[in-house]
Amino acid sequence: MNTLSYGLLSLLAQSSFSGYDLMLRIQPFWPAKHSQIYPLLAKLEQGDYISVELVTQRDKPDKKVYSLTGKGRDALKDWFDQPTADPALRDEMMLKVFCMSYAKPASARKMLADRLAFHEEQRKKYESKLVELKARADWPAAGLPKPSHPLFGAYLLTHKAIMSNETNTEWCRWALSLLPAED
Amino acid sequence: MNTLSYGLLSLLAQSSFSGYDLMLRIQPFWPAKHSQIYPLLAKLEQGDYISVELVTQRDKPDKKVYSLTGKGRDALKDWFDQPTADPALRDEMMLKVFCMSYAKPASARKMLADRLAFHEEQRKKYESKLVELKARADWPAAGLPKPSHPLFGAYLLTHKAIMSNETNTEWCRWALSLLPAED
DNA sequence: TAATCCATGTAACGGGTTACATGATTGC
DNA sequence: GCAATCATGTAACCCGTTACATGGATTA
Repeated sequence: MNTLSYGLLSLLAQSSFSGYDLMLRIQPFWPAKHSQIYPLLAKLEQGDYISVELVTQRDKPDKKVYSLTGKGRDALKDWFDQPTADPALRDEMMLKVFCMSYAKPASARKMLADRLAFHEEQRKKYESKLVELKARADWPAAGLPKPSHPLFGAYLLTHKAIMSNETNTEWCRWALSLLPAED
Repeated sequence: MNTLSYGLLSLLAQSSFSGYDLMLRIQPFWPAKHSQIYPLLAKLEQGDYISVELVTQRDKPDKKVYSLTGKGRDALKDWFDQPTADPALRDEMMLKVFCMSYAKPASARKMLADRLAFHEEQRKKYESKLVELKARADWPAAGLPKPSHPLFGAYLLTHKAIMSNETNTEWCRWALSLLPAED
């Protein structure tokens, strides 16, 4: 049982999902390819943490829909009380910034501009996700969600993503402003 | 030549370092253990990207001090113009937050409080790093560093770290404020 | 008609962590 | 006396990415 396994169980605590769906939904929290997820789901099913149901579809390929079992729910609860690993950020750009004084100014500008665009796009993505979330949940528009609401965690995380992307956008703009002007 | 290799070359573009030193200094940008770094340095030396010098010490074990070669500097410049990979964040806490509504309130509070302490500590660490940087460099206290200064990149990155830790601290406080009060 | 989405899987490889191994010095 | 720091290395293992493999439906 590694972190990704618990991540999949976490998603299945919300509702049942296909492997493909789980793969898409776990990306913001724990990037993983389908080739890693499908075998893991098979193992979790063998270990009785999740159960499968084959769903045939007309216009789309058939799919396997996974659901959390009692044993899976117990494992999740135990995991929650275990110490949590520190976050690990790996960003090639930070390494490039470190030796930026040796790079061509045009390269540095492009790199930072690309990253700025990335974070602005991400911010927009998570802001529409927040609107979507508010529509799905039934907490008052002006009021705050309650910690017992199943979508409470998603609400917190979406805000976290928006805040992080805003800060990173701000940093990119500031860094760009320190570079020499074009031509 | 993977990303970690270029990261090591980036650090060596600043000044020469021992393997142990490089291991410590690369942590904020690209977490890696000594067991990954020592063999990589041997490969980089074989490939003529870096050169070694054995330095004997009295009160400490002997060390190998690595320096960037001309070939290494060229490789760094080529790398800078290659497209930069998107940042990858893996954070077990985010997975736990996702299914937080199913956890004991005390567990959730502890997890967020621990993370809050982590980010506050990190912020302090990088703030003293910034003071240290300003002392080492010779840019005016009130003025801004120039992009051509060798420590320009480190200055940008230290600010980035401070900004990120501040935002994360703020998020932890906000999340904690939404949880039910402790009796 | 080419690309993208949905949907699942395996195999090979490279990246990263844990454990094994050694050993002197310094501070509590 | 015990833990931490400095300093280097190897071996085994697990995690994660890339590539191989298939195939229908939709969309540009």
